[in-house]
Amino acid sequence: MAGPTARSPRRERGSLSAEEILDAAFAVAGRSGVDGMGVPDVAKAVGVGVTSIYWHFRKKDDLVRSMSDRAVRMVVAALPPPEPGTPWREFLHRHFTDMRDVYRRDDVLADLTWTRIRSYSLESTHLLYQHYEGIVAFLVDCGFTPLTAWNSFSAGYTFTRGVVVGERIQRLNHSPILGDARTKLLVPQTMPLLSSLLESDRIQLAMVSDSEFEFGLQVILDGIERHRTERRP
Amino acid sequence: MAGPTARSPRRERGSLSAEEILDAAFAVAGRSGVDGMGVPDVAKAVGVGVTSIYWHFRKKDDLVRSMSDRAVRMVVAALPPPEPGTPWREFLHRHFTDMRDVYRRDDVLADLTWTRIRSYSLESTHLLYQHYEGIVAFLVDCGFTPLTAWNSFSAGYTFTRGVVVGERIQRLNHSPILGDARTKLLVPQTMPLLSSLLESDRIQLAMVSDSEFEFGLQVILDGIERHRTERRP
DNA sequence: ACCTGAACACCGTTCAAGT
DNA sequence: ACCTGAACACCGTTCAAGT
Repeated sequence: MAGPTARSPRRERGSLSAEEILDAAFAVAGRSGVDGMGVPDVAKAVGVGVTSIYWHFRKKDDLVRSMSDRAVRMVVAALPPPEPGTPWREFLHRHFTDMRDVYRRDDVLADLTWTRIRSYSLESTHLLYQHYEGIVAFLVDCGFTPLTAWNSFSAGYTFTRGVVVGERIQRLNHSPILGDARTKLLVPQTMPLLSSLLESDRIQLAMVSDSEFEFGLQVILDGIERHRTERRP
Repeated sequence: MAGPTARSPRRERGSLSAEEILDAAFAVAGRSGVDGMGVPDVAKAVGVGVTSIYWHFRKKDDLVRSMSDRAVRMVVAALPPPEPGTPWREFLHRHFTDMRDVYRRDDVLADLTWTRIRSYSLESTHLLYQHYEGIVAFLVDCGFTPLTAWNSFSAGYTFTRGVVVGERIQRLNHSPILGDARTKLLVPQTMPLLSSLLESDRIQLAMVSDSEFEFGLQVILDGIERHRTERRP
């Protein structure tokens, strides 16, 4: 009666699937971060003994790799492929804005694909590059050379990654840069320009705000446009 | 005689400094990565008992934070401030190229400031923003408005961070994308554009090569130039 | 004031069973 | 074939001393 709280009895064989474990792992990572996620936490979340996890995933590393696989699939699924006829500039702007939003909405995705050190399967890699191929093909249809198409996409992609990773790190840090204490980070006497920009709320010191992202993206799109027009008669 | 190898006897008091521990920590992190660095490893590298570390740093977190502080100082010291009279475009190009090189030369710096989850002290933050202030002031001298100066710098900075972090993650992953096996990552039948670009060695799938960095940087500088000229008569 | 070994809680992983 | 508790090595951290 007053014994330990009722442990769910032995699970029937076949009742525990890799997918169920992955679901729980994502839930745990959402709470504790991918770094903070322990195998015992996941086991508890599934309601199963720790060792049961190890039958489905031989190492924690395998589990994280599978999570990364799912993360790649989620990201690709969330980003619509280009519709023929869309102006290239409109598409790219939309694409990178969407990409940033997808990662911002779910930190686990960013951790798994951009700030953690596990890779994903060949299958996911194919999925990802198939997606890129579609975008490059779209840009070629718009008149880009294949090389310029790739490089242009790459520039926007890398910039967006920089913004997402920057913001993610700041948040993991509980960095004051993102909070109200950020005026304390400057020394007004020796940093008059930054201080006045910050006071008038026109910049954000972490360089990852909406306005800084938008400026960078526009500058990149402008640069791409210029690169294109100067190469064609 | 056949006993355990001679343990260095007790260290004299005052013989172990925080700096010495930091030196060892950087050495260990250089070998095992910041993630792989354990307090026992550091202690062994200094030739001291594990607990001795804890007198100088109350938690491993404090140690890593101090490492981050030093990393920020190293990065700032490695990047020369702008010389008045230099064309802005030349300076920014040089600055971001240098910045990428500094991080590429020492993975620990990138781990500590850009991919790990520890922040640094207020003092280091001041050092860093003092450096930014100098660059913004230089750009204002070149005719930028303060806001455009900040946003332009921010765009290049974020892009460069994206490249550095991208390359670092790939390397930590031992990703095949960086190696010779990278042709296997594509399916030629369904990815004709990427396949042919890759075969002619004109792109690198990870988007972090010299040529992709250079293209992105030029595109950003072009965009900045256009933004400036269109706003001025 | 500074350095140290013994000890503890916790995590990743393995083993030798259970059904 | 799948699930499980006991056990092990290892790491971060604390404690109660030593000099």
